[in-house]
Amino acid sequence: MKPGPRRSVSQSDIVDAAFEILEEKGVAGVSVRGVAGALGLTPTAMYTYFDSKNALLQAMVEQLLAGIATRPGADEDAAAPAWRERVTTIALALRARLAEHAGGVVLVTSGPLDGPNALAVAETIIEAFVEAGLEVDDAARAAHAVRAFTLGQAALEAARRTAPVEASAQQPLWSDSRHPLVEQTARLDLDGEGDDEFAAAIGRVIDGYTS
Amino acid sequence: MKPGPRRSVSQSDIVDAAFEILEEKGVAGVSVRGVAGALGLTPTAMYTYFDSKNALLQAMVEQLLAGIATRPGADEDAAAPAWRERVTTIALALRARLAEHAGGVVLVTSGPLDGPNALAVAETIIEAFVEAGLEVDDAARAAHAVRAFTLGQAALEAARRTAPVEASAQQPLWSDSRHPLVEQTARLDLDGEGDDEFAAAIGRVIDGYTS
DNA sequence: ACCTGAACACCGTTCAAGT
DNA sequence: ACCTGAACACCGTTCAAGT
Repeated sequence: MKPGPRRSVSQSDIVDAAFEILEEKGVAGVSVRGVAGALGLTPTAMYTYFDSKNALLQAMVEQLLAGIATRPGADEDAAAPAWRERVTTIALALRARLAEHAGGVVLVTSGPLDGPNALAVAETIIEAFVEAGLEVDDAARAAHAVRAFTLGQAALEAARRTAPVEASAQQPLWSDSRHPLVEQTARLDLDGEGDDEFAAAIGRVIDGYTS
Repeated sequence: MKPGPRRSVSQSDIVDAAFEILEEKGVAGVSVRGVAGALGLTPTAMYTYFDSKNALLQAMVEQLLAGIATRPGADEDAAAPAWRERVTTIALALRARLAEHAGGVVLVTSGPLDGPNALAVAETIIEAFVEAGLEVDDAARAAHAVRAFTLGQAALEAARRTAPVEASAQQPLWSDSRHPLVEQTARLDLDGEGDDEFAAAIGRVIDGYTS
């Protein structure tokens, strides 16, 4: 492919390549140069497609959030009210997407969540709480809580997954002070990837706003 | 200060200098070279104090979390039960600390939260829920929810505060699709820094676990 | 309009050498 | 033990130039 006035790749191709690198090397490994190289482009050519690295990251966030707000097919067999299942489904999907790629959380945290897919997620959750009978403002508060909780859960998971840092190899700064309750409940693995624990937790949060 | 076998600065000095830079330039601006320069050291000298940049960041997290778990003075005038006020106080303090420095959230998300101060925060919240009458496992779940929600709230705040990216200057990809509920409730500023809204929200989360 | 090549001002980290 | 200086393999971004 020699230089020419025709686009040799699409924005979508670039985002896809960036996600591939994100999966392999984490968020720190995503570089303009690296993505360009993976596509056979010069780093400078990237600036034809995105104004900056940050714009690329924002586009990645949008793709990460794509499809989360779409209502699942009429799956109305459940005993729980439709709105409740819808909120739970979205929260689970959001968490799954964030956990899917290493660094997904940092990505989402790195800029304002005001893309169309981000707004669609917010809108859909508020809608569900309105359907639950909440007044609009309270529905927004509840939806915000669900988003914050889900993001925080994903953040705690991601933080735990990062390199164990060789533990106390470096720091005898903190000695063996006791945290008995933390140790006793470590087996619950609340920072871990249990869907059931998370679904139950979201249920509690919903309860806090609707009962 | 010419070279010599005596330490010219302390680990604490380095962490302090790093926080100063964090405040000025955000998390991306914190570099080994920059911190070294601020202290009049060579970049390589830094590796005498910390094994890697990551070790420095972990030390910063610990300092960020310092003192949050210490019980506030006997402030028992409130109508609310002591445990409830204690949880709320810690959550508010945690959020305030995370919001204090730009990039505090990314910092905390960048590695496992297993330092002594991080564990002390977790332990203290579990303790409070045990005091509330919860069984230990449920107390751990409730404490986890409080931590996740607080972290997520701080993350949403931080995300919103980052450069507005000139809005739609770059992307006509998403046109003016409607998100009426989001727009209608934007004035609530739930991603904003209202202590009252946050305290109320934490109250709802606590309710979800204790009622 | 799309792309290249060279350049600028940065990174984290390692290694040999000095005191 | 603590520190320097040089070096390696990287960054994001800009700018002039080619087709």
